Amino acid sequence: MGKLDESLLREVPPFRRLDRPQVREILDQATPRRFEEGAPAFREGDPADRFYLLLDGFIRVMRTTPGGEQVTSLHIPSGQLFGIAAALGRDTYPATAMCAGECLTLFWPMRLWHPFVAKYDGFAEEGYKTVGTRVNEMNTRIMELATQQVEQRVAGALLRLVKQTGRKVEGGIEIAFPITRQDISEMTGTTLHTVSRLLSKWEKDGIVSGRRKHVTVTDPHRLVVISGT
Amino acid sequence: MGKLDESLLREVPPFRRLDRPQVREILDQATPRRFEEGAPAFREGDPADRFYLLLDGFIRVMRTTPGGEQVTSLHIPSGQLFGIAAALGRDTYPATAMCAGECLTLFWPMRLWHPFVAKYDGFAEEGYKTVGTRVNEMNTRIMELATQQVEQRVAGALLRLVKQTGRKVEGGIEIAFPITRQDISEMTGTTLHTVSRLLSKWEKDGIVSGRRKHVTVTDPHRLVVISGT
DNA sequence: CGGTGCCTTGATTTTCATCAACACCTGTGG
DNA sequence: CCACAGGTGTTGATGAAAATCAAGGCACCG
Repeated sequence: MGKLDESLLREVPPFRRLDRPQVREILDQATPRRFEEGAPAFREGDPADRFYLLLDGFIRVMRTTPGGEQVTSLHIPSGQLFGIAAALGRDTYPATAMCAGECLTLFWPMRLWHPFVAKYDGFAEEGYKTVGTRVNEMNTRIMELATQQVEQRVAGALLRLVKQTGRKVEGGIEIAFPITRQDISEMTGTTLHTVSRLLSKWEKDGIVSGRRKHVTVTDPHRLVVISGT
Repeated sequence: MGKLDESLLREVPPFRRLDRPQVREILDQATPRRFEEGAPAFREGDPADRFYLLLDGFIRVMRTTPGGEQVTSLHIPSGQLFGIAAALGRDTYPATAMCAGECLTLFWPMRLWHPFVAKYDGFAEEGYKTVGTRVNEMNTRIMELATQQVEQRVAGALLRLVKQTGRKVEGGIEIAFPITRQDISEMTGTTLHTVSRLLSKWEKDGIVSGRRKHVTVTDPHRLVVISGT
């Protein structure tokens, strides 16, 4: 396997402040790994012995209830670290990292975390900032689930996905990875039936459009109004 | 004001590994502060310029929706740090820290955080471990809100409170601070009416009992069954 | 070109919020 | 000491939201 190219890491927040030799060092210790759509990078309960950087794709953070239902608590866009639970004193991963679409990652053994924190300027700060952002997102999700109606939550979830991952296509902004009604229902704590009804209605109203496994938002503003934020 | 006693910190996780002179140093930089029941230690959006240690009492972490509804995302028991959001790269507090019952705290200016991390063994580790625990709790709350019925959620919330804060009284375990039906509804994303009905029913069934602002769980096991965990 | 996911839509039922009214406790101030 | 006010708690009646039940259609893959 050839050496990894340094440009991979130069633009990524946790490593942005480093110079070329440092990036080289880090890359030489990394293992690249590719995942298929729907494959888990790791599962809830696995020993947390690695931390990952997502180079491309999207990760869906999921947990399974005792009854077997899936719940998605957030999505991670490329350029971010994930699987860093061990830095927060855990020894197993608290959730499953499912790949929504194809994913390219690098990983390092967890024992390198502390050396990285000590050695590389800005690494700790960016890592913990990532945690801060996620805590905030989770908090927001709790508020939404506790107070909003299903329609508002679904609208909010679509807007969040579009903002985090949207790419312009003709006639709107498309969510950049394959997503089913079931997936959306797992993000919003509802059923695929209800999501389907909502999307059908919104499609009739010209707010969204979609093919199988794909959703395009054509009128984000009206979605904002519905989401009530 | 007299000097604070060192025994205050010797048993508290973030400082447990330190020797007396170190604890002395830390205490000399701390400011003690007492809060009344229902007073906020800080509010959502305030500049995050201090971090706190809760010596006694309970903190309720709350957020307010745009529509003015209150949501409680978790409770913090004594002995833990709180208001440490700035360590995760935030410059304002992401939530309000409301005192459930009387609270005794110490606080330090946030600029001491990094020195503490660098200087005191185990401080960083304990601080981040606390974050890890909270992240996990929040994740669990998301799962519950997304999948469980109101009855299960209320049962689960009572059990959590009892586990975290319960004290034995004759005939059961009482939640250690004043708590209203409204408070419980804000923890579970429901209304005080529904909570009242559930508690009435459970009281008839001999599972809980309660006076005004107080709840005692008399049969935790049946509550576990109801909560479905 | 069959089969397996994915999606849609109607009918029915359940859960829980909402509306409404009132009872009760506790502290306050005349 | 008593009245009363305001926060707290209870309970019934009603209705809306969304889950569940049910059935079938449609797209994409091998």
